Amino acid sequence: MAYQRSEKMEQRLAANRERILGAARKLVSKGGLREARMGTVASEAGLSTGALYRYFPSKADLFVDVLNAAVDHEILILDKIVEGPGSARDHLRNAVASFVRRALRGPNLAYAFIAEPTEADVDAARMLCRKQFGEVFKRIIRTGIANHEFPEQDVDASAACIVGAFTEALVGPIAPSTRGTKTQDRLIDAVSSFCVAAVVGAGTGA
Amino acid sequence: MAYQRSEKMEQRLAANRERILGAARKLVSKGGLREARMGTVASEAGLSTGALYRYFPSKADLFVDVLNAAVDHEILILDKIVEGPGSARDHLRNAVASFVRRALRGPNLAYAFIAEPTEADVDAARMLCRKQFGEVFKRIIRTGIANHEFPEQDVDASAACIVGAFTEALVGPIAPSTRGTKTQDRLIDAVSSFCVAAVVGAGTGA
DNA sequence: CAAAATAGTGAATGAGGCTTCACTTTTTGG
DNA sequence: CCAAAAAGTGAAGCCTCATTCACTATTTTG
Repeated sequence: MAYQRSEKMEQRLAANRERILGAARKLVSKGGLREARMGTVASEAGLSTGALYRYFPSKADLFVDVLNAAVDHEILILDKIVEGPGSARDHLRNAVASFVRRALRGPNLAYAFIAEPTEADVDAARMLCRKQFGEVFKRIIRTGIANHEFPEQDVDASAACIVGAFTEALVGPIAPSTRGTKTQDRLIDAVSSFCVAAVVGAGTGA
Repeated sequence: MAYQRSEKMEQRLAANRERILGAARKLVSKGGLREARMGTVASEAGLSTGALYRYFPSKADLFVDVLNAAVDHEILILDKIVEGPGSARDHLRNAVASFVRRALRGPNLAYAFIAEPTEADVDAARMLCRKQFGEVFKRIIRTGIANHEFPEQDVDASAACIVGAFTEALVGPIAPSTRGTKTQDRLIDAVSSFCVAAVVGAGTGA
């Protein structure tokens, strides 16, 4: 007669699967994909490397699952906010705040996936460069605040947001595909308007 | 007598160095660090792999140089804008617009460095996730526009900017280090205010 | 309990790619 | 033109993992 898994066995396997996913999540949220070795995942989960391949066909598959699970969870929360009561402005504020709060709190990894580390040296250089860009914007904002052109605001945060905003608008998957100078001009305008409005209106809170 | 490089030789070496940097820049701006093989750089530059190591001690060094050169150039332009005439608002708008325009135009790589590709499958999943986040915000913005809470704006661009803004604020090097719940609360507030102000005030242009 | 099937092990395999090095070619100085 | 120095070559070395696989351990079935 064919082999049939007992209830207990079924559960143990499911538990193993969860432990693997958990270990993978933990590792990737620390050091990114590169540093999340299959061997490390395995031992963290209390299994051998070989065993992982009974649960996931490849490293890529494993980590895609990890990512999807994390993001599904996040999206669920955001959807709930959007469907709740309040104005669109409230929704927007709450959605952003909720995501940021959650990310700050734990080893939530949605964000670790976004900033993939590379080699240490190069990464350091990259950081420095982004910092340099940030400095330029901090300087602009500080001047504007001194002028009373802009309201008081967290200069570091605003500068970071600006750098992030135009970066993502350029390379992110949401970015409208930019063919033709017309589309490009429109994008340039949209992004710079976004940033200006944000800085000019920052503090227009609640 | 000691060997001494002739003028001509000196120039040829300098030219080689430039060709190497150029090749590296070109390759990295296409596929990121991962896909920029030393071998490919070499043949693109018309040299052998071994020769590269006479000019740069390692791959990391080479690409750090590439990155720094590109960014220095960019920063120079931004500084010029900041020092030029106009209000802080003008400076901000022009700085962002200038960067975006430049990035859209050419194989400028400052941005290729920021979004490091990994394995294809994982990358695809990551894209999808960011898209999902974008969708949530697009929906909010669309509703707000329909309500006349928000002005008309490029919904894709705004959503991309929002996702980029909070991502960078969380993980970027400009992000204020977040210890203590007080700092965290402040960051949450700053980032969400930034996004709200941007969307509420978008179109407040020129 | 014995046989069959599945689960788990971890060392060996293999691929990808940076770096090295023994050697060739070119440049320099006399 | 010759010898010394430098520059250039590219195949081999080496290291880092993901993946596999021959084997052991556990579970299921009769």
